[in-house]
Amino acid sequence: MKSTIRDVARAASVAVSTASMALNNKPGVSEKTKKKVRMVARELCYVPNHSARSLVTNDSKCLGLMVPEIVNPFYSAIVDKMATLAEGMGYTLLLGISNNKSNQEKAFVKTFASHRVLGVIIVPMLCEKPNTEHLDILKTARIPTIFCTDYYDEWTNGVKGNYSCVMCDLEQGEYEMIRHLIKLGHKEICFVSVDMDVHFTQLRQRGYQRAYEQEGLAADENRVFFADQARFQGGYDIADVLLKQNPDAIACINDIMTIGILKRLNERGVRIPEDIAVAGFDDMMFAELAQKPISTVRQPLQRICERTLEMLDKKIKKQKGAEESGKIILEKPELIIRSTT
Amino acid sequence: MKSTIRDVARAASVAVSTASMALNNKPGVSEKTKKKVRMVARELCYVPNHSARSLVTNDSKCLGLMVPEIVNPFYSAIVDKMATLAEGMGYTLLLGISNNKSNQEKAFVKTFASHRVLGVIIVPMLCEKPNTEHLDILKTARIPTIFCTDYYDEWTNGVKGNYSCVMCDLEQGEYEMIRHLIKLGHKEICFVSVDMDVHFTQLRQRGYQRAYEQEGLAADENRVFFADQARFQGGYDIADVLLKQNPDAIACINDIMTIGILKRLNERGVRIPEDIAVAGFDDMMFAELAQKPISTVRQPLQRICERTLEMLDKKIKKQKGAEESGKIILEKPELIIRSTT
DNA sequence: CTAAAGATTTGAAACGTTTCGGATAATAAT
DNA sequence: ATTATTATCCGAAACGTTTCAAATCTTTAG
Repeated sequence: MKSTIRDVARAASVAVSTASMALNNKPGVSEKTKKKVRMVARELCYVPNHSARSLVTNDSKCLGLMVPEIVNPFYSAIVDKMATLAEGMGYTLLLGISNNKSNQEKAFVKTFASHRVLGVIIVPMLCEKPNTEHLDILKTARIPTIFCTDYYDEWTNGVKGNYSCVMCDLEQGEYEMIRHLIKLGHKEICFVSVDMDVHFTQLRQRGYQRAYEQEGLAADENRVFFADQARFQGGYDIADVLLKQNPDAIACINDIMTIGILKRLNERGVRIPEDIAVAGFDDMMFAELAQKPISTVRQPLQRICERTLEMLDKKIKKQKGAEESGKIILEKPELIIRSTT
Repeated sequence: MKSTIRDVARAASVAVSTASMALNNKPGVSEKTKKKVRMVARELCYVPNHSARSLVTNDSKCLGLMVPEIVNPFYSAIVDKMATLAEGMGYTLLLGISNNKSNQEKAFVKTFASHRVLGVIIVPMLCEKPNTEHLDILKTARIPTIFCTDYYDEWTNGVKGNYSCVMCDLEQGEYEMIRHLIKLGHKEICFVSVDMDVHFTQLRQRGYQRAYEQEGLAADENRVFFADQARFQGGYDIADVLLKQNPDAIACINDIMTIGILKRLNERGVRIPEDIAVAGFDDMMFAELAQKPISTVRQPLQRICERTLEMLDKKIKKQKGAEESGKIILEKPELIIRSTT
């Protein structure tokens, strides 16, 4: 049914090996036969069988990309960039969407391994006690792995292995945003986070604290709040609590909660930013399109993705024992000032 | 380095074929050896090589999913649902993101073919003159293919082949929305589309017209408008033009443009829905989260994805010549009435 | 205790490629 | 014309599985 290289060879009256070399444009075969083989191949609609090739060359040309979700625009942006970058580098991406489930993550990693991906990129999910079985699989299979966007804290201690990570300097980002608010004259800045002991959350909070400390004043613990969920509703729900503190500014951990907060603030008739300035984080698409475009800090996703792939590629290429141990690369965030501050 | 089934067999002092049957839980091998082989396999961290298996069984267990974009929440929702459904059916998804480029689409289809995917799902891109080379590839490779969400008009005529499609009844959706507006007492309903001769756009417009015709009054051609782009800015820009027509309602072709329109209307001080009612289409996540939650029509994506996979699976399973010719399955849309109408 | 039947295991072929040492043909040097 | 050199081409092995007919071992029946 589907034509093989054998069919092509026969039709071009040439040996299988010659056909192979011709199609792969290897030296050692005359231009004339190359042309002929290629023509025949096109006529027969020959499509090389990736499995067969991968089997013999031991080169799948595939990368695994593991993300926690895909509907979330933050992650879909990453997938988008990774896909185009990987394609440009000649890799085919295998996508795993774990839906924040550890067992799914594990299942996908197994699929990756079985497809003999050359490397995998993990965009870790938000989770208090991350299950790391999938990492063990990757480790024993010796598959080069890089974290992107965040890592699990315990791993830095080398407990679980020495993985590298490329991510935004979240602490610095929040720090700069708070500095910006302070410079604008705000004193009573509330920080709203989420009620989960997650790594990337802690980093932002540290930035908040550092900004205050630099002013010589300790960050008031009473001014940090924890929403139930890092979603629209979480922001909406906590807005009333925030108002009781009479803040003159609110810095929120992400844009989507910020939208929730703004909605409630608007309902309560508070003017933004005259009464209260509000800042988000991440610079999601809707941050710009919101009723009142929100000030936020942008993670340089393009650069993060580029460097992630670059590092992974290097690891794959040399594969020498010299595994760079747990290097963490921080990319500069960018302050985006719009209308809410 | 990586252990093969040969290693497992040796370590379990058993033939390769026995090991294979044991690991695949085939009948004809004793429980005792099965247990032993499995244990050894776990110890050696054996992961079956998908390429080798795929090669001999001629069953890649892979499906190709082709989407035009991924950052667009409409498409990422589809990818999300497809991924989980496919996984449940034992398929691995290969994702192709064409970024609305025909040549990319073609390249991905080639990759699909080379991976010997069992079937492919195409979510077509919005394009006036769709290039269909990738379809030819699929056709000659005899790869079962289904369109999802939309199809290109010319294909229904059987010009290019007989592909099936599962999609929302867009005409009916727009029809119902306009009926709803009419029932609310609106007479001067503007329809805003985009300046592109795209199939799914036409369907909605037909729904608009049909609703008017049912009232005995012809749809006023002066009341349909074409924005430059089907994006936020397109909506924003055309809002001023709309206002000149003094409409009492606006029905827009999608939610994101609707957000743009609302933003401009808000700036111009028109009250929604008292002065003008506004309706969107698609029910994107942000439709609900908008400053004023917008009324819209929801495409039943879950069902659409389910049926798409179901049909594809059937095609794959029987593969008999009885290829159902160009069947188009329309799923019922759902009217979501919120605060803008 | 032996033959038949059934259960279990084995060996080899096959899948579609690439690779590589060797064979052949073409060209150059003598 | 003969040999040396080079440019092409070929055949066979290998990659890691599954499958299936044949071989071996166990059990049952006689």
